[in-house]
Amino acid sequence: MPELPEVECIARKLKDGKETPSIVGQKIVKVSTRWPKHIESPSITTFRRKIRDRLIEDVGRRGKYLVLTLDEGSLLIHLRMSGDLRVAPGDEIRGRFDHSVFYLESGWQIRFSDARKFGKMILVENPAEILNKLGPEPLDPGFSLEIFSHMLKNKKRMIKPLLMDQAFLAGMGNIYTDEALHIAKIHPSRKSNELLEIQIRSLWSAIRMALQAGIHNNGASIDWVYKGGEFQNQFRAYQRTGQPCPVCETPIERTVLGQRGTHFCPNCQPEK
DNA sequence: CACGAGACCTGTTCGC
DNA sequence: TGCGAACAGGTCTCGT
Repeated sequence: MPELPEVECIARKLKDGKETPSIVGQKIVKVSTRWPKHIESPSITTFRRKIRDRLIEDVGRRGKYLVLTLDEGSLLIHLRMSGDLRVAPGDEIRGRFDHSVFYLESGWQIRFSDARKFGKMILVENPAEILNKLGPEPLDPGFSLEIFSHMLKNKKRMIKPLLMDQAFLAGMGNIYTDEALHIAKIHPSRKSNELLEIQIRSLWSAIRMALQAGIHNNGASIDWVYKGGEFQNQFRAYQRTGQPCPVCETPIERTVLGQRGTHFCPNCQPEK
């Protein structure tokens, strides 16, 4: 579930206080986990001690990381493939996949649900030491066409795996990459340095278009893990193998690139 | 540097 | 109905 738009929506939900109280301004009294590997660093013991009595001052997102700014340090949470974060009342029955739980002083809890157990949490003094390794934010106003164009020309890689490389560009995952390439009419295996200027411009705008659409639809829900999002009803290519391309009706094809299922229209997105 | 394979995990869905 | 295979939103590490 979680690529940039989903993580953005989760961050907003944790903060806005509409359905459940905002976690901003709340104090963490304790953390408990059934899956210690959720805690990447520091050690479990140190993590437990340091997280105690921390005040949550803000919630945001950078790339696919949720960033909780605390009164001392920051908590970075990466949801990976199947993670979700939500606020629940303390008396709500713990879900099957709620492997880690933060207890808040108010009695509410932050539940980290994670069926595949790939998620990770990091508690750091300075979040920049982790987040600086990420590429630019595609929705940042400073992410200009000129910058993107230079970035692409400096690499000689297949465009899809490149867009998904978090050190190159932050936040793109399998769904939004397939969607953006379809909008831009670019074959996923085209080399980044061989794209025409006009294709670069289309791609630059398509990336933002796809991500914005995702955010406006509360993200994409696909399987049993995530609920709430509606973007899955607007997929143009992703997971639409054999179904007609919304532009030209040619059946969407599936292949594998960078070990990821890849969906494209062979007519709109010619290989050469 | 670019790229593929294997790990890490578990749940659902598909094909026979 | 049962059972193994394929597939799933991500990323890291290693070998070529």
